[in-house]
Amino acid sequence: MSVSPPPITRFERLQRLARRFPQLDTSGLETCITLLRLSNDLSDAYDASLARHGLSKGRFTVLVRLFSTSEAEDGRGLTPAELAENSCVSRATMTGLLDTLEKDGLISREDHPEDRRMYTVHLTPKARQLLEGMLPEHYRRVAALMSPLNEQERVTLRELLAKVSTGIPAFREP
Amino acid sequence: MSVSPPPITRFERLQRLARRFPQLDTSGLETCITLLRLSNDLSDAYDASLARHGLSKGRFTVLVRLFSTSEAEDGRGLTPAELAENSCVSRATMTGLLDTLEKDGLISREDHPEDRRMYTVHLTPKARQLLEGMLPEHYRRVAALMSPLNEQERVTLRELLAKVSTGIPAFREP
DNA sequence: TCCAGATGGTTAGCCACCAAATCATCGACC
DNA sequence: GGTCGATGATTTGGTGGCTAACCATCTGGA
Repeated sequence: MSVSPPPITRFERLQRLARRFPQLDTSGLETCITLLRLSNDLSDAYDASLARHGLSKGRFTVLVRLFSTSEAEDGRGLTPAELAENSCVSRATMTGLLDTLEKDGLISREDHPEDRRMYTVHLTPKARQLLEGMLPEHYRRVAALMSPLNEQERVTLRELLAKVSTGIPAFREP
Repeated sequence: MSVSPPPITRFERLQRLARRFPQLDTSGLETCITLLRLSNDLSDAYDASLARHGLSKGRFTVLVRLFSTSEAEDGRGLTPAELAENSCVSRATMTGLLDTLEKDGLISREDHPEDRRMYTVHLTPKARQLLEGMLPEHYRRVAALMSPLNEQERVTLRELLAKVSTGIPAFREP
């Protein structure tokens, strides 16, 4: 009866790879993987939370952006292109988001006063009611998520993330 | 002729929202949004980089995991469930990934010696050749991505991310 | 020994997102 | 004033991921 060998850890496998590929920067890869995994987990949690209200990240982002703009600039609507830019999705995706939001009675499309290629998007009363009902809870959740970090740590985290983002162009290079 | 009013900044809209919803923790939300945006950008860059070699994040993760395991434990294969766990995807998704990897001649499925419900997954020589060709370049890229952070900053970033991840369960709560 | 529940892989159907091609309109220039 | 490139929205077709329901196999207890 043979005894099974001790399991190889993730760290050991990484060390071996690093020996074989000298270009591998162990701490950099470790950090990158940590970041990608957390992103995934956070993104999933965010989606699950919004799903209770029949929303996705994209739908929610659109509604909140419309809400905050209309609060600040009294009823101003936004164009699909502005919303796509703000939500970091393609314009094609925005068309789809707006279609379903309109079907659900949460937004309306209105003629753009100056340019007939475009239209402006506005929240319906139903959407305002939905947001006013859910945002307190949602913001409470986000506050709970971030509560393990004190003010200084939050600043530091944002700074470090900003540094990583400066590296992205280099990542994309030939 | 009227002069258009100054544009409202993202920060101003956030301030207004915070006045309206006292549950809104401005610095927390700001940090959360920064994190989600960077994740998105990084994820896109990662995908674009892998796409040059006909891979996606999921496909790549599977291949590298098989590679490093077979290096460390001389030819050991992994089961779909182990791979799904390692790659943070559902088992259903893993089935799909393995189907296309097999169709592309990058992995083979072999009978599991002890349990007929399972099989083990192995890299083909073609996959080894692909990885050996692309990994030096890939790891060089990751190193470049992380080069704006020094060693201490990387440690700090990982620690802060770990703290955020402790907040995720609270985020999911009722 | 045999059956019930656990476990592993697959299937079917859904959703969010994207790029590329398409169509309408705008605006600038001859 | 007409034409042509730019711009905005949409359509089409494809990818990657998920859950839920399914079937096969294993395993532990009556």
